[in-house]
Amino acid sequence: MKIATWNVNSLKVRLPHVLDWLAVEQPDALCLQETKTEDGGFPFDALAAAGYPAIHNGQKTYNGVAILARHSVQDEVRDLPGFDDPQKRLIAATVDGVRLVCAYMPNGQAVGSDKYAYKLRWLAALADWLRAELQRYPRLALLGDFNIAPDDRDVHDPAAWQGQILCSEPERAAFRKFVDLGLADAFRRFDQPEKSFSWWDYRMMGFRRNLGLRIDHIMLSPALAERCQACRIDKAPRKLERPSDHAPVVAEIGA
DNA sequence: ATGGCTTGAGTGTCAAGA
Repeated sequence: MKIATWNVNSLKVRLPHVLDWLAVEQPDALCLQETKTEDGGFPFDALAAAGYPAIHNGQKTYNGVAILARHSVQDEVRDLPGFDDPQKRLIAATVDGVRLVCAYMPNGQAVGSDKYAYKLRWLAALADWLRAELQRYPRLALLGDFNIAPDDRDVHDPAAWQGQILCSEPERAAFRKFVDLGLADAFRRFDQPEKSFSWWDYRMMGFRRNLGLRIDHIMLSPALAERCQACRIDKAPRKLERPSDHAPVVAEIGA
């Protein structure tokens, strides 16, 4: 089974890239973040015609998450249970017996800001809910834009970013909480090139200079992690005209 | 130097991203 996550930074703009990528990679499921549209603007028909019926939890302008899957999905959940939140940041469903949790975790803007406090509360609520969800679904994958670089090796310039948003210790502690729940960072289960990142700033030629961060992740429960055969970041779509600032992350899991 | 691009909303120019 091949699963993937991609922050597309507006699905209206990026639909051609997504359709091309699905045709090449043919994942069993693709989790999207930042669709930036309500259901009325979501390309359900184009995706279904490409072989990927979708479920979507969207809103106007900001946020918005979707799961595209080749086969039917069951037991859909929208929004983070137990956390009152108008922002559309979570959708979950079961695909081929695997529980997929697709999350667009808050950015946090700046350490100490109101948005940072919201981010930490959101992450804590996600961990609380995941504890129960893992009991129900031992085969579980948490995929998405975490907006956390878990380690200094996930940062192009660790000294400049030290203690900054996406890298602060409370954010990294929240990531370790997921690890403590039994979720493994699929990417780090394999040898990887140094300076592997999943996001590059649009400004300052960030991509060409590889000034990036690894903030998009696939985390796997023990039952899936032991069957995981590969995990990689696909930089190809970031090289296209009008790219998303994020690259897809892909994991392959054996039967 | 707290900027630099990109998007959506909306037709001014700003909020937000990371």
